[in-house]
Amino acid sequence: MADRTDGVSRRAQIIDVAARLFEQHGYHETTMEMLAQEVGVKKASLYYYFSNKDLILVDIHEEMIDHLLEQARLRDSAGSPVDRLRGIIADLVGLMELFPGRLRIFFEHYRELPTDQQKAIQVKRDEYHGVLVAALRDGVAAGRFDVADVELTALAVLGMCNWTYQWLRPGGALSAAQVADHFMELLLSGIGSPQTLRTEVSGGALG
Amino acid sequence: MADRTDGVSRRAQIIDVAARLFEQHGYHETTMEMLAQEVGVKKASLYYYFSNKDLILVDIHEEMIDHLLEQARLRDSAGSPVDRLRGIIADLVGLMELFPGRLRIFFEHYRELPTDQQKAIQVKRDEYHGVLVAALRDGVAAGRFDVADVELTALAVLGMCNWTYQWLRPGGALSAAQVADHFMELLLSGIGSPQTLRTEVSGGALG
DNA sequence: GTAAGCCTACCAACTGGCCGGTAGACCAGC
DNA sequence: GCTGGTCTACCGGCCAGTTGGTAGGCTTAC
Repeated sequence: MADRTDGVSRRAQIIDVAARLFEQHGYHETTMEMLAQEVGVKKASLYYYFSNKDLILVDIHEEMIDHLLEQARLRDSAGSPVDRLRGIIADLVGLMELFPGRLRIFFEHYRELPTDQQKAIQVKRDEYHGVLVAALRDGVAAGRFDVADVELTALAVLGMCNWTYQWLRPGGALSAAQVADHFMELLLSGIGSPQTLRTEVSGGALG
Repeated sequence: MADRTDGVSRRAQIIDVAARLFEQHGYHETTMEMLAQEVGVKKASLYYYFSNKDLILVDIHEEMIDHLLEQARLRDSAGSPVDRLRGIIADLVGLMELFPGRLRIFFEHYRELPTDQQKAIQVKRDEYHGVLVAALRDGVAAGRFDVADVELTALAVLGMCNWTYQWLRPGGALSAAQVADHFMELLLSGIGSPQTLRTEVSGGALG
């Protein structure tokens, strides 16, 4: 009855199914029994591949952040600051299409990781943050960006992009690429009309 | 040994402590036993105030969204679109100082609410979204904003502001008001230098 | 034969929740 | 000023159900 599969693909299948279930029901609401049933295997068999439930979560996290960092390292070395920023935004928003159903896990179940892995992931997240900050800083140095506070701007960009996991759905009205384009345009130009910019910003409250 | 308190304040105390514990350990990792101990009461007594665990979560959510909506309704009726937008951003970012430790619960434990309450909260969230969209739309009509896609821009603003729950800490280097100011400035002016705006946007890829 | 892959059967521990009961404050009637 | 009734606030003790996890054995492929 049960299909035999080699160990590698079964393991990948477990992660895939787990990610889907975690996304649907949350990590804690998903029992190993549910997971086993969905995979088409008995619960005990899962422990042949993962010695405990947490490690499945760890795997999902590592897969995501490693992918992201790999992309980031490519972006980091070449191209103009503007293109690098555009690339980072496209990558971040693109996650929704590349890892449907995993992003929520990545953002919302980070704190349920074992402490050690939490730290390891954090280091990689910080590295990613650094890539974004570097792009902004280089852009400022090259006269391409006007940014008052690079760190804060980076956090704003991350927020804008990462928040898409709350509302962007693959196959919806907008593609990730469209959203990324719009965000880039928004970020570069702002939304103030010339009239507003004259009255609000030059004479505004900002020091 | 146990202090007598009138029902109202004990109830509020339970919500307070629960919010703190949920924030620290997550909803599921927080047991009624832990909560009771922290409140200084036996577990059974909690059920005198809340007939089940979920209802504590519901209360926390309602408190937050009701507060937010109340603010929003005030902003909605008066002032220029620019001021309304500024107000909304200040309100959203200000939540981190007003409800320290509750925001994470609000964003990350929404899906663990009972279905009925989930819908009720969603309705209010949608209303809030509508207030933001209206401010943007009115601003466009008044020639104050240049916005290609009002809905998408609203989501970008929400992302930027809401994401602060991930990094902004009360008592940190930046106050919520400062962050809100910076975000408003960023949103109005963008980060593109005049040079960049000439080359990237007018002749850019955006249709 | 041996090892990877999977299963049956089981369990210890935990957790939300319930039930019956108690202490004390307050009130009414006599 | 005593009695009985009622209400709030709280607790000890208990339990049904669930869950992650384990021990050990069968089977199929090579």
